[in-house]
Amino acid sequence: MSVKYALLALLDFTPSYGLQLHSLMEDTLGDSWSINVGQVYSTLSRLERDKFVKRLPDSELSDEDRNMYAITPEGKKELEEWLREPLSREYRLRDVVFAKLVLSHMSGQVSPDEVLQAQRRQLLKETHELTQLRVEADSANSISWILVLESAIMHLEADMKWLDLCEHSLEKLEEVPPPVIRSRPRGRPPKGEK
Amino acid sequence: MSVKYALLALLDFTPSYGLQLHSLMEDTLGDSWSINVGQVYSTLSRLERDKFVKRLPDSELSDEDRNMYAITPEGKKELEEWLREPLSREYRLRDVVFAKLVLSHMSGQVSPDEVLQAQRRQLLKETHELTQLRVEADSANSISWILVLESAIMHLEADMKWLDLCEHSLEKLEEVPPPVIRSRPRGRPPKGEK
DNA sequence: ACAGCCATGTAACTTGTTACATGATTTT
DNA sequence: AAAATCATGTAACAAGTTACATGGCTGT
Repeated sequence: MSVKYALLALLDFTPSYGLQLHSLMEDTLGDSWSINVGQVYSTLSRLERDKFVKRLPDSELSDEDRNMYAITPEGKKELEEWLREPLSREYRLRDVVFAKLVLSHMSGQVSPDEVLQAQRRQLLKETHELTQLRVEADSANSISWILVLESAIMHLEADMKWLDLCEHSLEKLEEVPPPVIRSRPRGRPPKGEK
Repeated sequence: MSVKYALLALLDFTPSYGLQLHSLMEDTLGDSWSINVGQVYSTLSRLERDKFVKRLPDSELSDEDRNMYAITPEGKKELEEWLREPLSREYRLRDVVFAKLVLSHMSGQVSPDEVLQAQRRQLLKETHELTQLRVEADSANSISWILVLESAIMHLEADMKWLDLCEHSLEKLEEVPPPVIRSRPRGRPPKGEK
């Protein structure tokens, strides 16, 4: 979903061709957003289909035989809307680690405690790695990279605190009664029921 | 990716049929993980294709004409691996809000400051909503729901702190020189270059 | 009969992702 | 000629998502 808008923004900065967009993306968004080159082309073709970008005619091509693309007014509008619309963080409610804790309890193969400890080890490892990178970014004075790393580190800290909270609640979590299997009768429910 | 494992875990708890898995999923993982019913069936058919679940023969069906599924040993193995493998939080490096900040600067349509303020308003709103829900969950004594909400709230707080950090760096961010457009020559690069 | 839910499925679409094929160009 | 890189593209697949079609069953 974001690749589409990255390409639009870059084309709004300057018309380009496929490979150039690919390297521009790495230059501006950094390694973490790097994608497969092929995806640039498939995304471009979708954007062209939707009239958000247009292929420059050969007559305007000073640049040999590369396929130059430019953003259209419709594309600008689409981009602007995306930029103005704040991102909903609701998806955080769909936390995979939470799902693992619950599902491990359901299956019984692995105890929630094991899941929790494994995740904690992982977090420690990642925090350590990112802190290292953070130091390097500081010396390199790379402001974007610093911000990306800070964000990630802050979220890792939040994760860690949350795991502590989970650990305290583990007994309670395991006491949660298993869901009732209610094989509902078919057909229209009786009047009183909802 | 997680729906697959949710179904496996539920089938490891007890053999079920499609619709039952759907309601079991809501009962155990909550509304935030609720999915379209159709997805249960399409995921089940992939799981069957991969031999992770099997359809019980009619002879074993006490339950009329429903298609009962059960997990296979291969499925158990697949599930166990997923549960044991800690989740990498690396994807946090791919932060969409960060991308918006940078891309708004690139396109020039919307200022990074506007993006930032819009996001801050959104965060305040969501924090408020979740805090409300958190109070309700507390009275309902719903331990799972409490944990989900706590996690989300903690991450929202991290987001907020990060936005403050970004605001302080906005001038620096906007000073970042635009990327150089280097139209590289084709062909094999000269010996000295990499 | 029919309303309304149970139950299963499929078709269409989106985004992401990788692997591979194909030329063109230029240095070795 | 061979190697290496630029440049464009396609095929295939995974996973998510919605909309819709189709029966079956049972209160009203």
